[in-house]
Amino acid sequence: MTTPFAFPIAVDVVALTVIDRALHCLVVTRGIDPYRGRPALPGGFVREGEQTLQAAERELEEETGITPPGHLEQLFSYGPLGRDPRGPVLSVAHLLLAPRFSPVRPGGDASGAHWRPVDALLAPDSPLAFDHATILADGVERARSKIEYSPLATSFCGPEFTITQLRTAYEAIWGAPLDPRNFHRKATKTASFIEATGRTAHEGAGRPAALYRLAPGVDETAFVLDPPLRRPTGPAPVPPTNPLPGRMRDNRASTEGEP
Amino acid sequence: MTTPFAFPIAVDVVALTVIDRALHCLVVTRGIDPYRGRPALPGGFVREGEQTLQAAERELEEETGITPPGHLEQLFSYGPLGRDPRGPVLSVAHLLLAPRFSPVRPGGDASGAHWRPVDALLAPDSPLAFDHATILADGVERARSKIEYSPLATSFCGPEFTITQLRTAYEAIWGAPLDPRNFHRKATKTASFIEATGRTAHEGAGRPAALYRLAPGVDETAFVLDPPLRRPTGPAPVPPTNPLPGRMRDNRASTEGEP
DNA sequence: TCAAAAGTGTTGGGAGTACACCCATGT
DNA sequence: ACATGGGTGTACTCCCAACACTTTTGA
Repeated sequence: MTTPFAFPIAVDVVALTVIDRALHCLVVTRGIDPYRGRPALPGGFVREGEQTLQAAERELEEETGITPPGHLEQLFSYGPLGRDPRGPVLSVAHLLLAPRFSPVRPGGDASGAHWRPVDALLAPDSPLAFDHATILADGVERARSKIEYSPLATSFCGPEFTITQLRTAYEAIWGAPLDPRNFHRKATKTASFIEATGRTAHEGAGRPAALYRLAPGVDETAFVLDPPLRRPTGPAPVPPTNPLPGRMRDNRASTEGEP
Repeated sequence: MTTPFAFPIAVDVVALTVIDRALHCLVVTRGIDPYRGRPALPGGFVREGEQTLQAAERELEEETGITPPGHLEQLFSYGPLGRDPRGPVLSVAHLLLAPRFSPVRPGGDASGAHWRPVDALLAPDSPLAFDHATILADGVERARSKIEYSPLATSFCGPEFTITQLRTAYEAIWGAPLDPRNFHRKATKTASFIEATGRTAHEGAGRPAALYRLAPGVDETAFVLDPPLRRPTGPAPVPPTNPLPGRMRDNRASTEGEP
């Protein structure tokens, strides 16, 4: 073969945040066909001269007005077959974890941009366009796993946060309550995780909480939590971060099946 | 934008196995430019009508004569910029862990196909073409992490294996010795991992070892090892499986940097 | 009988869970 | 005062690293 077949490459962004103790995902309302009017992950096609990560940042800004305030990383690639009615499209999905960044304004091909509870978007009758429910599920699973070993959950908080705020992020992502006392000890005692700023926060009643920040010189995605903070959920831990363990789905780009 | 820019999509395969207690990677000698004569990961371009996983399987067969006997999964995507002198190419890398499958014969665009020790391929002056040293490093790191939680290391062994063979696989991948007694207990006592076949293997001197197989109904990639088998290496565990934590490198498709 | 490899028992320390309890603040 | 949330102390359990020890084979 001399000239290889060329494919459009799409990028999609799973942007997660915590609102009211529940995990929310940023979705746009599609302004163009296919799936016009349906909710979808923000995203679009990679242009000439772009890396996929740059394209993800650009599409996020165009469609939602957000300049990534948190941590953006590649998630997984899907396709190119069977995921877009227009033809083969490879999608490189990305994951963004960030504090609730307020003014979301739609633009580009999007006629709306909103934070929606992840639970609703992952329901069996998910309204999401394309294979975006699959991508979202993979993104949530990756987030669940990554915060076990990395300080990435601090991305959900502002630059300074209380232990309770951090714990709330963990609880929202894992969907399980944690013991506040043990979490406090674990978070404050683990090296290379967080450090006290000396300041305190007064929120409502109760003793004011000490404020912390991410420990200096620590990459949010570095795997520094040793031993890790493991999620409580029973003896059979859900599959972890990586490219989807068991329960594979339809048109993901790779990994399983196809004899 | 109406018609999106289209890119060639490549697939590359990091095929790992254990030979003489050391981790080896399958590399081909490139028979065409660019990088003609240089070692490279087996791979090629995705054709119309293929999923990336299928393309990875096909290229592996064409260039090395191997039909994936182990477990093939998607690793990470790189590019499309700055990784091929011919122009932008997105590469979807895959990871294959398998027992040493013997007859490797070169074909397609490859003029040679050989197992090479991973250590040499990852040396600072790595001979690998393109960004394949980066991809290999990511693949090795993914393998190191995945065998902590999944029975995937059994992929390195045949259908039946002794505990010592399994331990040798772990030691080769992690690059660290393990206590045979403790490993034996851990491997045999962990539920949903391996089961005895009742047969024994007589290799050289010493008491014959019981033969085991992967527990029935267990997906090799399912994350069933709870608690996980954690690698010995000191208190600061190397980054894990996922898309590269900290130390990002040049032209990977995504995740970090690029303001 | 000895060497080599397989496999079991035992023990001390470290980490996690559960929960009692004290601290500091708003009302 | 009292409710509310922040933070510490402690007992119990489980896992694991370390290593002594037994079992089963080949030479």
